[in-house]
Amino acid sequence: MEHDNCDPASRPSTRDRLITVTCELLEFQGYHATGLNEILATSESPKGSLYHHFPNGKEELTIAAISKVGTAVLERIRDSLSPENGPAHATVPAFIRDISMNVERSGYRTGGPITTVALEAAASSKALRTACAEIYREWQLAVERALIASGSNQSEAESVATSIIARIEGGIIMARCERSRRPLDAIADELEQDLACRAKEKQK
Amino acid sequence: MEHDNCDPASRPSTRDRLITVTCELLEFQGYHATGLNEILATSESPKGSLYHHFPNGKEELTIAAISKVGTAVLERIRDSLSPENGPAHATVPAFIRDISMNVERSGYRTGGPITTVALEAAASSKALRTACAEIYREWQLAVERALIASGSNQSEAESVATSIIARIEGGIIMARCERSRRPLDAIADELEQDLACRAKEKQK
DNA sequence: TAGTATATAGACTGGTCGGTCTACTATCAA
DNA sequence: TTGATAGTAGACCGACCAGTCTATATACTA
Repeated sequence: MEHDNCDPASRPSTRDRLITVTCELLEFQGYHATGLNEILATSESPKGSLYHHFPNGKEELTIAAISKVGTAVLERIRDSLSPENGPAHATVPAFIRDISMNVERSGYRTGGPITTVALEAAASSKALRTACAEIYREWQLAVERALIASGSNQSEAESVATSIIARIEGGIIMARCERSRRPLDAIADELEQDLACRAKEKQK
Repeated sequence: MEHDNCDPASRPSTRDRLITVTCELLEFQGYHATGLNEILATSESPKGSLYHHFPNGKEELTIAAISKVGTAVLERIRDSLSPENGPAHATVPAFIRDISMNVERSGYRTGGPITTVALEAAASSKALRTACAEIYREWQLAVERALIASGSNQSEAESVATSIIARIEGGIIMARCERSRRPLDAIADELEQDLACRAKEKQK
């Protein structure tokens, strides 16, 4: 029952390779377009190992993969929006511009690591759907905390945080379609004004 | 070369049935999860007719389908945000609450008719990707016009309109995952304050 | 009526899908 | 050395995939 990395000097364990490769392929192409054989070939693992580590097959492997990227993104959110980096009305737009840069750098092939899965699987798999919902919730709560630390009240922070996550998800979709940073950069600009306006309002 | 509806008293033409059914299935399950055989069975059309009307197969049929729903949504946007219904800072939140209601009413199975396709196909099909980008652009322009009619300047209208479309797309994804109106309603609330704040700012 | 384009009909193909199955190897404890 | 468990290996399965093909029916025109 050893699920962590193996000897750090050698290649990662089969289990870790499977998860890592699945993360990447899901982000590029989504759930149904990513075949188990492709995952197997890319990670150089035999099919027997996959069903040894993930007895419930594709669904279980996918949940492991999106949980991993979900947590990684959560940590990026916490780091970027940490109060020591400044007030939320500065850190949030900067965070979105950073995402914009990364999406561009990937040739508009990545971004929104769980979005495609969320939409594709929402219909067919309850387990996948709730896994995605939980990740979105964690992200939202992290943003919420940053807003509260910058002076928002609970109720405002909740709706604004939800709206920020939604803006990012939607902006990534538009940017990938358009193959342009424009949508994400426009959202960063708009959000900067929005948050500034709210902060100013509060001073009165 | 007759592409419109046939005799209104009888059932729609094969071509129209194919497009309509494809729209629905794509919205429920996405591109790769929707098989041609399923489309054929649901619309009660033989395969020969599909390749007669859409020689390029699934891709061409999908483009026809998303163009249709894209245009239908565009008209809904124009109607809802028409200046005679009031200022944008009232009509836009109302529009989002209306979407929220429809998503709930569908059992959280529909909403964001082109989002899934946009993400799934962005990687593999340039034609589909640009078709989605064009639809997003049309939606954005319609919102932009409504904002300008309510007193925004061009530059602000563009970024705010982009951000509104993104919020809606992202909010629908979150609502479908969570099976709750909460995300979309929170976005409507947040947007209401955001637009009100901007309007107040402008008075000064 | 004959001829032509349009449209319907579905059998069929090669390929891929997710998943099962058996066999083999490595590790470690008794 | 033996036995049990964890892990690797890949052949194999039925189901389904998008797309091709030939045959036929229908509608309109010459």
